[in-house]
Amino acid sequence: MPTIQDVARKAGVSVATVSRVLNNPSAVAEKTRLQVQRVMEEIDYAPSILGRNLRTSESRMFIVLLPMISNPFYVNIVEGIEETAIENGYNILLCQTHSKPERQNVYFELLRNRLADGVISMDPTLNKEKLIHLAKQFPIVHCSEYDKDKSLSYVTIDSELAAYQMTRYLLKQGHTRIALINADEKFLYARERKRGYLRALEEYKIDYDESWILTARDVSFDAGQQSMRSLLQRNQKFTAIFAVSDVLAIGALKELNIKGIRVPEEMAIAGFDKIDFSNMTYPSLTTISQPMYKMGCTAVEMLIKKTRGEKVDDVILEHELIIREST
Amino acid sequence: MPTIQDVARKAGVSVATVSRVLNNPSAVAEKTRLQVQRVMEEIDYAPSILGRNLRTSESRMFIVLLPMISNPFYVNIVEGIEETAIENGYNILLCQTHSKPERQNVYFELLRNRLADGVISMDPTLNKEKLIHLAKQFPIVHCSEYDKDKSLSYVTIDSELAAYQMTRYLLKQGHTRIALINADEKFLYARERKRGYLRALEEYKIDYDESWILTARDVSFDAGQQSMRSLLQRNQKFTAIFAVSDVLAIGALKELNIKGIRVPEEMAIAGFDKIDFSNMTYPSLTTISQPMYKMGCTAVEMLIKKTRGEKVDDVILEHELIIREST
DNA sequence: ATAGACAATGTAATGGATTACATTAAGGAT
DNA sequence: ATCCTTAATGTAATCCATTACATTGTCTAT
Repeated sequence: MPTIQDVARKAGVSVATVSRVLNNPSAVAEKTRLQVQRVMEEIDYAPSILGRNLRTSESRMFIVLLPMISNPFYVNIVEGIEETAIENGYNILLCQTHSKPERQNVYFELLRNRLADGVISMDPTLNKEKLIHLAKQFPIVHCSEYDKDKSLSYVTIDSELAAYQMTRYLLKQGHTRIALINADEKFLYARERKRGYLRALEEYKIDYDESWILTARDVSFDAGQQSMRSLLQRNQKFTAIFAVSDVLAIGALKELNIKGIRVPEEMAIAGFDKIDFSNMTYPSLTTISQPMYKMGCTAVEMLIKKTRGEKVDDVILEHELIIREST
Repeated sequence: MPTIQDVARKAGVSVATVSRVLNNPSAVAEKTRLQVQRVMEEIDYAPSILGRNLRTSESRMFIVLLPMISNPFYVNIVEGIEETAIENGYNILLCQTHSKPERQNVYFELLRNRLADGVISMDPTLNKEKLIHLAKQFPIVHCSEYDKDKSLSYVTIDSELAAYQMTRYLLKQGHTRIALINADEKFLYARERKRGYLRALEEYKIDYDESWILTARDVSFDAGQQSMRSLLQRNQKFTAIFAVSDVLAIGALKELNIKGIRVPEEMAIAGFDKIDFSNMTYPSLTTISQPMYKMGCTAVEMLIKKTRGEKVDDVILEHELIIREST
C-alpha cells in the first residue's frame, strides 16, 4: 500500500504539499496540484485513515448500538440514521450488543479510541453510570429508549400516551376485558406502555386485575405465541389483546390462527411499532406507528450538533394510531 | 485520554515496559508489572487502537457487507458470523451497502486502511473486477452469494438443486401449472433457482412457457404482493406458486388472503430461506431451510484461515425441504 | 535598486503505540 | 576477584498523515 511519502517522492514534492493537495487544494499551485494528483492516480494511493485519525482525532464515523438486528423495529430507524449520516459526511457502524456488557464495552472502546466520533444507542440495557460517565467526554444520543433522569440526550415518542390511546380505542370499540402482553419491565418502554394501558382502564372504570398483564419471555415471535397460548389456557374470556410490540402481537396472532379463533370477531388484537411485516399478517394488524425513519434522522442531527459542542434539546416525536383489520 | 507516556511517567518506567505489560507480561518483573497495572487502573488508561493498529497493521475486525438488514434472511447468518468471530477474538462491523458502489467503496477503504482485517460479503452486486483485485491483497470470503468463475472463495448452498427439489415436490403433489416469482436475475441465486425450477418442469414434461416466470421488482413484502396481484389478473389458472424467497412468498400469500383465495386448497405456495417469519404466516409456509447460522460460522472460519495465509476450499452446505401448511 | 508583501513550498514536530537493539545489574562459575 | 550469562529495562526508530513555522522566490512600490 503506497504512502504519502511515496507520492511525495514520485511527484518530486514534499509530503506537506501532498497533504495540502488532499486537504486544502487551493493552497497549492495548479501545476503542482495536477502533478501530485496524477501520481496519486498512478500508484493508486489512498490516505491512511489510521494515520489521519491518529493525527486529527476525528474519524467521521458514528457507532449505532442496537440489541439485535433481528428485531425489525430497528430497520427503519437505521435507514434514517444512515441516510442522514451520509448526507453529513459520516459513516455508521452497526453494532449488535445482544444486551451484553462485554459486547457493549468493545464498542465503547472504539469510541474512546477515536475510531468513532459518537454513539447512537438504542440499547436500553446499557449500564447507566458508565454511560453518563462516557457522555461527559463523548457525544452520545439515545434513540427510542431514553433515561428518565434527563442526564442523557434522547429522541423518542410518548409511549405512555400511545398505549393510553390504543387502549382507549379498544375500550371505545366495546371491549371490556383487554389483556396486555408486555415486554420485560427492564425496558422503559414496557413500563411506560403499561402505565398508559392502566390509565385508560382506570379512566373507563374497568375492574381489572394484575393477571391481565403478562410478561413475554423476550421480544420474539415465539415469545408472543407462547404468551397467547398461556392466556388462552386461563379461560379468562378476554375479547381483546394489546401487545406492546408488533413482533409479540404477530406471534400471538399466529396462536389465535392455530386455535381457529377468528380475529377480530372473537378476539381483537393490537400491536405497537408498525413494522413492515405487520401489514402482511392475516388479518393485518392494528398498531401504533412510530416515526422510525424520522427518529433516526433526528438522532443523527442531535449527535452532529453535539460533536460541534452545541447544546441540544431532547425531542419527542409524534406517533399515530393505525387501525387495520385485527380490531 | 491518558496515553502510554502518561502511564510510563507515573509508574517511573519506560514506555517499552508499559507496552510489555500489555503485550507480553511475562517479560517484566512481577513487582514492576503490578506497579504499572496499578497506575493503568488509577488513571483509567486504555491503549489507543489507532496507535496500535498503525504500528501492527492488524485490527482484529472483520467487515460484514450485506445489502440491507431489512431482509431477515441475513439475521441468522450474521448470528453465526458474530458468534464465531468473537470466539476467535475478532469483532465485526455490519455494513449496509444498499447495493450501491459508493457505499461499498467506503467499506473497502476501511479494509485498505487496515481498519479491518478481512471482509465477508453477502452482497451479490459488488463489482467483480474490483473484488478480484482486492482479494489478491486482502482476505475476502463470499457468503451465500458467490461467483461462478471460482476466482473468489465462497460458502453457499446448492440453489439449483434446492429449487429443483421444491418444484419436483410440487409436481408430485399433482400441480401442473406452477408459477415462479423470481428475484432480479442479476442475483446468481435467482438464475440458479430458475434453472432448478425449469429442470423439474422439463423432467415432468410440463408444457410451460416464459409467462410462468415473473420477476419481482425487488426482494420485499410489497414486491411479492404486487407480483401475486399481477399473476392473478392474468387468469392463467395456476395451482401453485414458487417464490424464490420467503419475503416474496409472504407478500404473495398476503395477496391471496386479501383476495380470499384459500391456501393451500385453491392455491399452494412455497418460499425459500426459512426465515423466522415464515412460520408466523397463516397458513405457515413451505420452504427450503438454508443452514444460515452454519453458513455464517463457516464463512468466518474460512476468513480466519485466509488471514493466516492458508489455502481454503469452497464449501457447499446442505439444505432441507420444509413442508408446512401452505402446500 | 531595495525593502516589503505574499504566494508556494519545505522542514520537522506531533499523535500513540510496538519492538529491534542497546544497556544495566545481578548471579554463577572458575 | 574476574568474566560470562541472563533477566530486566531503556532508547530510539517506525507506522502514516497533518500542520505550525520557516524558507524561498516573485512582484510591487518607492
